Amino acid sequence: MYVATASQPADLVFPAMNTGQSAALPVRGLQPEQHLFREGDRVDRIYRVLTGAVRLTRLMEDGRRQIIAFGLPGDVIGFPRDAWYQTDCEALTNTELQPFRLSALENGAGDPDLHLALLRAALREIAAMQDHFMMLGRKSAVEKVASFLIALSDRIGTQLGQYTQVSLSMNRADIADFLGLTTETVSRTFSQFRKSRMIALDGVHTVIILCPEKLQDIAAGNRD
Amino acid sequence: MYVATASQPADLVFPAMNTGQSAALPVRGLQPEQHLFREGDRVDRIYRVLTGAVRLTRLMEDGRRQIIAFGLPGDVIGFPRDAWYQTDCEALTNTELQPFRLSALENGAGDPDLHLALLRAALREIAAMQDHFMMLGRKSAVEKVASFLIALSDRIGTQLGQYTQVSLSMNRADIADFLGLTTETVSRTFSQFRKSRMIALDGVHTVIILCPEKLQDIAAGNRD
DNA sequence: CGTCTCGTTGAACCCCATCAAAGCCGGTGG
DNA sequence: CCACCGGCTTTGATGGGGTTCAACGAGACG
Repeated sequence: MYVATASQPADLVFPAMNTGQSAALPVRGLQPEQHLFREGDRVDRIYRVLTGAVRLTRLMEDGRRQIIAFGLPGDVIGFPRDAWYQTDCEALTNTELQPFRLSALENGAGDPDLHLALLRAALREIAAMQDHFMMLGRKSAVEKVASFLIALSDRIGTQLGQYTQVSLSMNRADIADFLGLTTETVSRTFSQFRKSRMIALDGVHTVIILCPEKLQDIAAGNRD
Repeated sequence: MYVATASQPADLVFPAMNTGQSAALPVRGLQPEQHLFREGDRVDRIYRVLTGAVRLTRLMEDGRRQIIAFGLPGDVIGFPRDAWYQTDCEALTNTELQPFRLSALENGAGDPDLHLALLRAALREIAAMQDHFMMLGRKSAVEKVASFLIALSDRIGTQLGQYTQVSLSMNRADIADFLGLTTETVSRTFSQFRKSRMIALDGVHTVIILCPEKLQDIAAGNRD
């Protein structure tokens, strides 16, 4: 999941998935906390998230953690640095993934449609990361959290009456490590948004967006 | 330029450049401050930096700026989001670039070697951005500046007796906007490194790395 | 030599991290 | 069924790293 990147319908992006042109690999399932791969593992597959959510993380020796991305339905994960995975990847919830051979990305493996789809996924990833840069480098805490909620709302929000509801598959620490903040700051910012009636919480993992316009403005830096 | 990503010899990465298999486009030259493209321009070419340096920047409405990357010799720039450039790109110094048709990335355009080289450049870009994330989100100011100097030293450092010399083609504000800091903090950190004899300055744009080990340790967070 | 831009240094402030403690579940076992 | 436990979340108090505002210095260029 990258901020400000709306997903596209999967059947447009992945035509080969539907026509069955390529020898399909069986869908891979993951339990919460289960690793799909770890930093330094040799790459043999890349994956498209079908359902659920994963997190891609990198660690420093002293334990500092940065979440590079959340992999949500439609995202492609596992792009290699040379021949190795460069992040850890673990499931946040029950997750299903469609594996692809690395050769499908590198030379098409006889399926030009799939090849182009994977290439475009890589380009979307580059584009999405660039938005994330601006957020990490130049936005304040409230702007970061507002951006995050808007992006999640666009990706996995569901309509609930006139409002949009977002079910958070990650905890506060994950959000903090994604945004370059601490859990305390994330929590305080949620509380602040709640008190100013921009969001409501239904349990800690469900956010209801009450005023997306205000959140959007804050995310873009147009107000405090 | 991305932190901690060493360039590879250009003739390995771009075999097609040497064999002349593809209909080569003429080299493009840029003066300092001259734009190669702007955010929102339609993509028709992607480019490999041959000499010089460019900066890729994104702006917020209120003027806040984030430098996504410095394009140094060997880097490929201009990867599109759909059909549009997603950053501004302008030259820092006199710069020469090798243009490629977008089709060379998308379908190979009859040159499989070039196709694979551009794809790998895109994957390297993803890998390099992930290092940058850790730096922006989780490193302190001194760690950021140390990381930056080490990365620049690896990419464009020249030997000067027993020391490595780095010629900075960007100014302090560019460095600050790359690292998510202010010019004042960058300047103070340079001074701090100079006082502790880790670097020396020969004019404001030339850094001599006196103690790469210490800098490396600081960059990795192993000391203060 | 004057001017202008960029870089450096200083002082004060503030946002967010840090440290600490209480609250809130969800799960487990008595 | 309920009491207890443990992890996650929230809230509070305090401090510090980096920003902000300001002034000075230093090259570059005419």
